[in-house]
Amino acid sequence: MVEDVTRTVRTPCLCHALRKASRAVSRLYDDELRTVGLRTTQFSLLAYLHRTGEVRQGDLGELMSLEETTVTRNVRPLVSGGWVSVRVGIDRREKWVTITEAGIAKLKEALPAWVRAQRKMKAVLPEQVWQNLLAVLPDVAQAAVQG
Amino acid sequence: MVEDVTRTVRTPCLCHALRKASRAVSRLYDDELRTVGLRTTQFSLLAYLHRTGEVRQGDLGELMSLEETTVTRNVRPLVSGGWVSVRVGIDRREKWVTITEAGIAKLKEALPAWVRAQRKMKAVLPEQVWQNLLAVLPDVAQAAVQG
DNA sequence: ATCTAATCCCTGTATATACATGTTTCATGG
DNA sequence: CCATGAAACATGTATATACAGGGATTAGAT
Repeated sequence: MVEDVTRTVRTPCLCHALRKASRAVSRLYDDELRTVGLRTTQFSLLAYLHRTGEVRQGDLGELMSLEETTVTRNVRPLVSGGWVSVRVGIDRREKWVTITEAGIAKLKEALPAWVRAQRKMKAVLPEQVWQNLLAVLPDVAQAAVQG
Repeated sequence: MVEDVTRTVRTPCLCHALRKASRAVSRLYDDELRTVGLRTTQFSLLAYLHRTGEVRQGDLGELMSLEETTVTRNVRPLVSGGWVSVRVGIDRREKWVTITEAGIAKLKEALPAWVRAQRKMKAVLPEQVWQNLLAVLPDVAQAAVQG
């Protein structure tokens, strides 16, 4: 019976593999970003908002595979920092999110830290693996949403 | 200046890619595991403890790329559920963690849910991608810890 | 114009995660 | 044997994440 469980579970769990790698890599990026007082999630949000311009809060979640309710909360520290501003839409149910000038400055300030982290990871992974991951991971996220 | 930031950030961020995929995949696994009242993290811990037998709490963290302080807290709901027990070591600073009989039963109960999730993901990913991820992700975690 | 259902977001609650710091216990040099 | 530092874990605090359920607003049918 015990052996039964063991045998089945021996197949590696994709979810666990992803989460474990996520934790380890996040710590490395956070180590660098800490020097400018940002976390990787916050950096990603700023970078994303900078690219897209003003976005509806719900769409932000969809595009980052984040629950709406999580977006609400993730945006909060950014608003507190003055890096992001939120306004009510014409449709007053909607919230529209924008990066502020201060946010753009912060993003610029954080860029070298992010580059260092990115370089570190690139340096310790075979080029093939690096390229492959960047190509494949978005599809994995997509597939899981469909799933 | 704005273009400057945009250009640099256009390179995909490995950390963001991993976290995004993690979230999406975790939701899929959690959807299944919810039917038996477990989360993917809890399932992974149980599965791990089942494989290894009694472990020192600190080692558990190391092997799962979890901070010690996070292990302390992740173990809590499992102890509350009666699926895991903790005892003080001969060296009284140490905590030794074991899966209980109830924990093994729970793991067995959860197995079909996990298999469903696993199959779902396998079904929506090319075989090559699936194999490659399972092979590569542990190395990524390892590399990040070294990094 | 009104009623109903859908949309969009928020709050409550719980887990997950990590860092800074604190506490207890052990090991080790003197 | 004692002092000091290291080891192992816990707590305080903050963010990240998600589900269940709730409130406000709008769209659509009648």
